[in-house]
Amino acid sequence: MVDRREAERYADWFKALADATRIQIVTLLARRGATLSVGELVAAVDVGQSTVSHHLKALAEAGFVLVDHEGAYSRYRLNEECVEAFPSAADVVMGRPAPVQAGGRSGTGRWGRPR
Amino acid sequence: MVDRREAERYADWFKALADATRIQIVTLLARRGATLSVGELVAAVDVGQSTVSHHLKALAEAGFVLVDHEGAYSRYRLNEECVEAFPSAADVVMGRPAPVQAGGRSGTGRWGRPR
DNA sequence: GAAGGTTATCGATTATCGTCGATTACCGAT
DNA sequence: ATCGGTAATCGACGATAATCGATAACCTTC
Repeated sequence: MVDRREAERYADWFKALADATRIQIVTLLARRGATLSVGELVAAVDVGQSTVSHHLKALAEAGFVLVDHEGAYSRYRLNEECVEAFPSAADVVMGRPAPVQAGGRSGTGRWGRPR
Repeated sequence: MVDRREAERYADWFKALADATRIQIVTLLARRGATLSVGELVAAVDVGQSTVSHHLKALAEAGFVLVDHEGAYSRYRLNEECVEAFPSAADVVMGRPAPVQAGGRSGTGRWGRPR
């Protein structure tokens, strides 16, 4: 029980959000239903462009955000699967049985695993 | 919106769980309703005693665990407030309105703030 | 193809963190 | 007071990560 592999997987997800700038990026993407370009995010978070790009890469690898390349622009959006699955993962860590209720939290607490 | 202070607060909580050993400790404490001594945790997680003690301190500072000193032993337990509030915090970051339903997720998504 | 704008990558710096071993502090019993 | 067990602290080391500036890659338009 409390398998090390599973613990590492959860830790990776929390690690992806263990930074204030990344929290800002994710909540920005979440509260607008829409996509945001890198430039728009840079304008919102008070760190440099390369840093934002770096964080977006990390969030994408963790599976939290998805990217659409539109011409010269890269438009990022929240991975909607995480909206359901990530709080469910928090439930599991807190000892709550993984919810399986439709209309509530779904499934296994996982989403497409990091590429 | 997406205030930096709030983002840092959430980031601190996720940071406290951004490590596989700490995930193991928290889930162990969660799945047993009971308290566990440091020694019992050391036996369960494959790192040294000083490391477990270090992690417990971090988790306590973040508010995830509480400690009772019983004689020579220190018995740790999960802060039950987090069981409700932490997944709620995950909801907020994912853009969901903080749930306020009884029987569901409660309140502000906060618990006693880290000392 | 040259220019300008957008994003990704690179290299370096700095800070933080996980882990260990050793030591210290604390408690209970002898 | 001493001893054995338990937990916390200390000091160090290595690894990771956040950030920056500069550069490169890519696209669009002229």
